[in-house]
Amino acid sequence: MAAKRSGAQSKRSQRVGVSLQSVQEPRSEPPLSLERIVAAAIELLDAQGIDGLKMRRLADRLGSGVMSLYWHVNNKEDVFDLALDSVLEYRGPPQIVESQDWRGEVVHMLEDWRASMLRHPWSALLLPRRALGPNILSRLELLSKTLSRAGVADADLNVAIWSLWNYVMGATITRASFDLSDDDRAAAQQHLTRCSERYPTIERSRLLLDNDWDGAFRKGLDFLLDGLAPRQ
Amino acid sequence: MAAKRSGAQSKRSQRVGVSLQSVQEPRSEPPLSLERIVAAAIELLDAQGIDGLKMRRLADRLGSGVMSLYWHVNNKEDVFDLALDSVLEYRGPPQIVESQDWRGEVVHMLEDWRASMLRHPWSALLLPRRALGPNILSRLELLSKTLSRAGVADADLNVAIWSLWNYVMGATITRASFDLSDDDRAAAQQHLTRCSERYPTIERSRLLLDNDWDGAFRKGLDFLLDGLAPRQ
DNA sequence: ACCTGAACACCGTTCAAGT
DNA sequence: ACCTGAACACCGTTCAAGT
Repeated sequence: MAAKRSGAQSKRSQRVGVSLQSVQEPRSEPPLSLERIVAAAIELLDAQGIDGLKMRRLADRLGSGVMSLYWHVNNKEDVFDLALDSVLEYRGPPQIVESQDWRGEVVHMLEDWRASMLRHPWSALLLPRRALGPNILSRLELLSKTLSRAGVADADLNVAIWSLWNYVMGATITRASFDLSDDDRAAAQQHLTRCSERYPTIERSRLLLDNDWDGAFRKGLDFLLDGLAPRQ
Repeated sequence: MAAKRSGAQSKRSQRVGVSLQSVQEPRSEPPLSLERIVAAAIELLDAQGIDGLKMRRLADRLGSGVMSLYWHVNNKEDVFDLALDSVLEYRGPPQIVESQDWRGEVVHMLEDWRASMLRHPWSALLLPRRALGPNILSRLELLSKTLSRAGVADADLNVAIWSLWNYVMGATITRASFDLSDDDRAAAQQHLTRCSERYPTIERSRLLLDNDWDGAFRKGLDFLLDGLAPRQ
């Protein structure tokens, strides 16, 4: 993934002598680094979306020439991969208690996963196309371990993981891409009303106006967990 | 969506007189039309993927200049929208019987949905970003109607629809984008094995090698339907 | 009504240098 | 080790015409 960087990231030189000067000229950019690039990429993606990330724009934000980026990164794909995995870091639950409440743990993990992605809506759209970075794998590992400890048989483990993964990804991607403005949503529903002879049922239930996404997510998740729960 | 086409699509002139000649020169392209453009776009997407669809390449395939496309279509987005909805047309179940087996119907509809998308893997990746075309809405309508007739209360209908939608979309998108070659999959699992101290559980369960996608899809779907089924 | 080529603005990346 | 500008290949689309 990351190209030819040496172990230079810990260099972060602390030349305290210039700190007063740098107050005067706060625009003197620190040197380029993978961390700065990834951070700027995330900002840019948050602000402008997937199509808004251009190498030149990224370089502008960092106060460097475009081609400087290419010393730290192989290509644009790299930037996407790094931004995505960076955003999915899991800061586990506060307590490390060996809880008995496996179901609560799983729900917490998956809701956190979804929340992390919704904080950066582009990440949900990006995930399917990208490699599984270390943070994603860690989340999968933790989920597996919890289910396994809860008593899910090894033979059922993969089905459980993939069912939950599919559901969470689907819910998050849908939510992230259907999160229209109120105007857009109203317009869509109105379009539906105009065609109400063709789509009477979804028009009546006002499907496109319903936006209790969190509640719907939680309910479907509960159904899945009911089914996946180990029998005793 | 579609730009300034007149009602010209039914023109399909049958000048039988030239039919013999056209055997001689089978490369004489028929005139451009929305249908031909969409069909060619689907072919191109099937062959080269999302990034492989370029306006110039599309024009080449159709034996026309690039800019000719723009008379039939507003822009590239249009091509995506049309190709996507075209691929999602639902040819319902053969019998129109008012079946009692609502659950079987729902499973059939959703498996067909998934199968249609997997036949054109780019469609799964494309769907989240696009508007809901008529074929997608028809599928949603049919699903709603079936669930409603089965006894799902109006208040629960939207949750049911969105849960199923989320699950199907997640499963399909995941399947479409994780459908690596055997080599790639083995390489990914090997990478996991190298880091097995960090990911012991998913390494042990060989998560990335598991490829009973259809079975896993079906099982998770059953769990959801168990939960969504109307109580009596 | 339908098609076209030239041209523009833009974008990712190669290359050959610079320090 | 790190950064740079010039240049290339490519791509979506505007425009002003053609028939």
